[in-house]
Amino acid sequence: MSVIPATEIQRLLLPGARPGSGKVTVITGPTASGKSALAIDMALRRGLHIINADSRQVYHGIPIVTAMPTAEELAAVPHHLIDFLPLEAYYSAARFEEDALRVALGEIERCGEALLCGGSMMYVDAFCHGIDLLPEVPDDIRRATYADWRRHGDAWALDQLARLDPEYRAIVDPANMKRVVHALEIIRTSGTTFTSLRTGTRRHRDFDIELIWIEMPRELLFSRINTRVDAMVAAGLEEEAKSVYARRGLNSLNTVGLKEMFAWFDGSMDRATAIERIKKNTRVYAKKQITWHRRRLESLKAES
RNA sequence: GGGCGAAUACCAGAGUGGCCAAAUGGGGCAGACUGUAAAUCUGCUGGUUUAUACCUUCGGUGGUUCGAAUCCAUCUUCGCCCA
Repeated sequence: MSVIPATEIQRLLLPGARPGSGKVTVITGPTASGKSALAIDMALRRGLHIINADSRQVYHGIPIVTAMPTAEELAAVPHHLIDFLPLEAYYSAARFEEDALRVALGEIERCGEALLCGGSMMYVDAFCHGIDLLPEVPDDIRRATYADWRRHGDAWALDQLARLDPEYRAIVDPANMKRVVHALEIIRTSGTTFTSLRTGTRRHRDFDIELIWIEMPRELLFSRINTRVDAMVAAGLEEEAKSVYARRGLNSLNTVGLKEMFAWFDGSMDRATAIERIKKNTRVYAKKQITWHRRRLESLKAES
């Protein structure tokens, strides 16, 4: 339950726009760094609830891969935004911002502060300083845009974007077609350019935010990842993966720990390799989280 | 004891006279990122603070050649085959 020594807890205070509007503690860090344990400990001591900020723990049906808190932990500390969506549900950083903000304000009203915990850096940032309001793309437009791209190819999509939103075309990574197609979806939905909607303004919350980052030596973190993956397997990861295998195309299941299991079920990888891949991909994920946070620190420094 | 084959960068593995610091994959490292983000994408990976540049690499040593990872000799190690 307690955080491993050698671990460093970094605290960053983002002062609220209106002093006295309460405080939200945001616990984040790379995967397997002990965020949940720290949050539960803090919640118990202060009588808080925990607002989940993990993009996969929001879904119901995949508790093992997502390392969701145990039943006892959930019973001991009320959790929000966890285990509440069907796997086929659409969810996003923007929706999370809205949901988390609503719950956090409720918590502040209840006890003066709120506690958020999770490793989805984009979600955490969306909560801390917001994300532009974009229209939500209707399913039919999403499907049609995707189909057009599949039929006509990358060059066509890039050309469309150049025509409809040259400004965004100039800055988007032309190799990252997912972003190109998304821009087209937004343009089709909104009838205006993606650029005009993407203002990048950072909102300031009324409440204070204390951002807690768990910094852990790489070597220790990686060994914790390895033992955690083994523990997941022991806890029934395979059965869990099998139970959702039929729906493997869902975004919610495009998740480290499941996609490797699916590859094994498909026969493209043996079991031992799949488990090794899970460990490796989890390390890569942790590194991406660390990189994100590094950049976050730099931009915060530049801001002040 | 005899015959054959193999030795290449962190690993696997191409390359078989110049276009080779050496394909490709894995692993590692670094980065981008305003919407399904545990996603998606990118760069680097012998050394030299920059490099269309130089230096050191392809088991060891010695040769052949204007030029060798590539050819020859020999040594070492490892596989396989015959005794």
